[in-house]
Amino acid sequence: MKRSIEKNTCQKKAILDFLKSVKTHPTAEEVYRSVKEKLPQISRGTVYRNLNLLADKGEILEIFSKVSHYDGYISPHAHFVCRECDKIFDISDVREEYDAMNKFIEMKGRVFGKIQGCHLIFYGFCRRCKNKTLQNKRTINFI
Amino acid sequence: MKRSIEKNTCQKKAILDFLKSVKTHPTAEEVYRSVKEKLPQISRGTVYRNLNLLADKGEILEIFSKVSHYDGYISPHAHFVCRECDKIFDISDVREEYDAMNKFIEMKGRVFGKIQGCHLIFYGFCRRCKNKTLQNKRTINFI
DNA sequence: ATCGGTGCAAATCCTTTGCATTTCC
DNA sequence: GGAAATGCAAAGGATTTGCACCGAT
Repeated sequence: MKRSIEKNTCQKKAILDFLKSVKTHPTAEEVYRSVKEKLPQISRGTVYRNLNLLADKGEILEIFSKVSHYDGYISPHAHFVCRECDKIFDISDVREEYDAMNKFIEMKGRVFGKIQGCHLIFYGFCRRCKNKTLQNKRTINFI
Repeated sequence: MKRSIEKNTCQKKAILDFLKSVKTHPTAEEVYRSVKEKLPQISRGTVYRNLNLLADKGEILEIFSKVSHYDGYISPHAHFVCRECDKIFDISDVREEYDAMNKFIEMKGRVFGKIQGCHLIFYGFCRRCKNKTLQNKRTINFI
């Protein structure tokens, strides 16, 4: 039950600042490359360790896909993930849906241990990839 | 635009049958171990290839997490993922929420290329893990 | 002074792939 | 017969980790 005291390092700050400054959803590698421009000595290990730390604390979001993407924007919004190019797009106007989720979470909270939040992810093909591949894979499903 | 003719192999059938027969959400490795009991000669490569194939066709679902889990149950339902032990639980009574999503998808369909479906995943700590770790990580967030 | 954080490189884990062979249509 | 799928083993890629050193409190 011991809790260690967290230190503020310039690496951690740079990573968080970077994620808050972009509207994209970078991978760990992309975070590494960008932050390295400001802090050339930074290592991948440090980036991964800090991304996990920040995600655990909820200061950033981890979006699971083929590779993890990270998001510094943590207000309620949904994502659209292209199954072909793995790009992620924001969907912001889902406030009503999330209000419904909130009620659901209150109802269900005690069934599971602790519900912290939810991810709403739409899958499909972005406009660029649509024509390329849709003929091979057509699926409509919801989980 | 050519489309190859798919063959029915006993490996593919065994993998699909197994996923349809369980109520859990096995990883590729777990699928491999279970199917290997029926088909001792099967290889991991074959399991991975078939899981990707089946997911592309929408006959099973791939649930992204730290490692991918697979689900043979493809009716509308949501998932609860424990951030500590990575276990996945079904949430079935979300029909209303999904009807709302359906309307949303119709509205938004043309903005993106093609929306095929959505995943609704609740994150948190299951009852077993709740007491162990909640004191270190507390986050309420929605995306 | 302490102990958490860092950088580095090696290790690990999950997944994909090349290739020779087998299987299905 | 010929394309597609398999099994194997090696490769690939993402992420984690051990360790010695550094730096924030």
